[in-house]
Amino acid sequence: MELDETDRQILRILQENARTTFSEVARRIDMSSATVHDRVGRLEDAGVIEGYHAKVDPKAIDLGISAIIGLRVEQGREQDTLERLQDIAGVQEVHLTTGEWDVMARVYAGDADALRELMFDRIAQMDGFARSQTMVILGTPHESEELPIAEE
Amino acid sequence: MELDETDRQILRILQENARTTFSEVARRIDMSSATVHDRVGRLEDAGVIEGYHAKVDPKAIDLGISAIIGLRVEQGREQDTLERLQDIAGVQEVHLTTGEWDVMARVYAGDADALRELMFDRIAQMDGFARSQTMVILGTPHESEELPIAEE
DNA sequence: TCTGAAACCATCACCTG
DNA sequence: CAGGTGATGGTTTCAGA
Repeated sequence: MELDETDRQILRILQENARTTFSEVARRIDMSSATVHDRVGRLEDAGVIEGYHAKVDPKAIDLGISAIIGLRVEQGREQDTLERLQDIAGVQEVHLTTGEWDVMARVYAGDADALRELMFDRIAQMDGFARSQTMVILGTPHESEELPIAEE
Repeated sequence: MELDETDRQILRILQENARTTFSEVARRIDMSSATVHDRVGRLEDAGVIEGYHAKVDPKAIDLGISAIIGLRVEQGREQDTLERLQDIAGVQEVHLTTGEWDVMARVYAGDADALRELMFDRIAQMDGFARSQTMVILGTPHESEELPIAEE
């Protein structure tokens, strides 16, 4: 789908605040809310907008620790292993990567104990698991939910 | 802030779809929309809800490549280096980590050329930069925007 | 936490250039 | 065919209980 500058403006606004009303968006980009409604519908249907999500502070819901895990899996078992991995609660992201690790995963857990359990009792026990390295996140100085949207 | 089960239900709904109307939330949790309005306001004020963001498909906005970068920085220069790093366009997340790397960053770029430029001309040129390893993301079989919210 | 009411918004059928 | 108008029914928001 080809995005014009109007679509991009709409995306920038909704990336920044997904609850902005269509009529507010319309005001800002100087169009009618019917047009905004149309365009947003098309952006959703085309898969350009994949969803709208409230960002919740992990600490507030008792997720006190997070880590990035590099994983090596046995050759030929990738598919299998991945499916198991992404079904484990707390596994938030699973990426296939070049370099030292086959898979990089981002996980959340309640505390160090829960993280150890997640690692040793669940991830390390998966069929196809070869080895891993856990990088505990000590802090996140920067985390943006907004991608840079270039002008047309 | 202490969250009761009602707060948690509201958070689950808004994590899944941030544009759910308060009256729809109210229907689902069997309360009035005024109450939902009140509670969401309190959750926002307390910082439990940090924002609402449309998730945009990176490919649709010409961000064709993403990578995870492990970085080592010179001791004593961490603060400085971090500030520079997070101001570079395309740097989406910056985490301080234990283990092999001091910093793990998630970056987006238009294509391999742009990623190389980002790495060599911007990141590797930062004061305090020591060394890095780039793990190009070949695919993301799983990426959730929703944290698991345990029952009270 | 709710009720009620005014202002506001989403949505849609139907125009307009 | 993208964009606008106008009607209507739903939603937000706030005061007051």
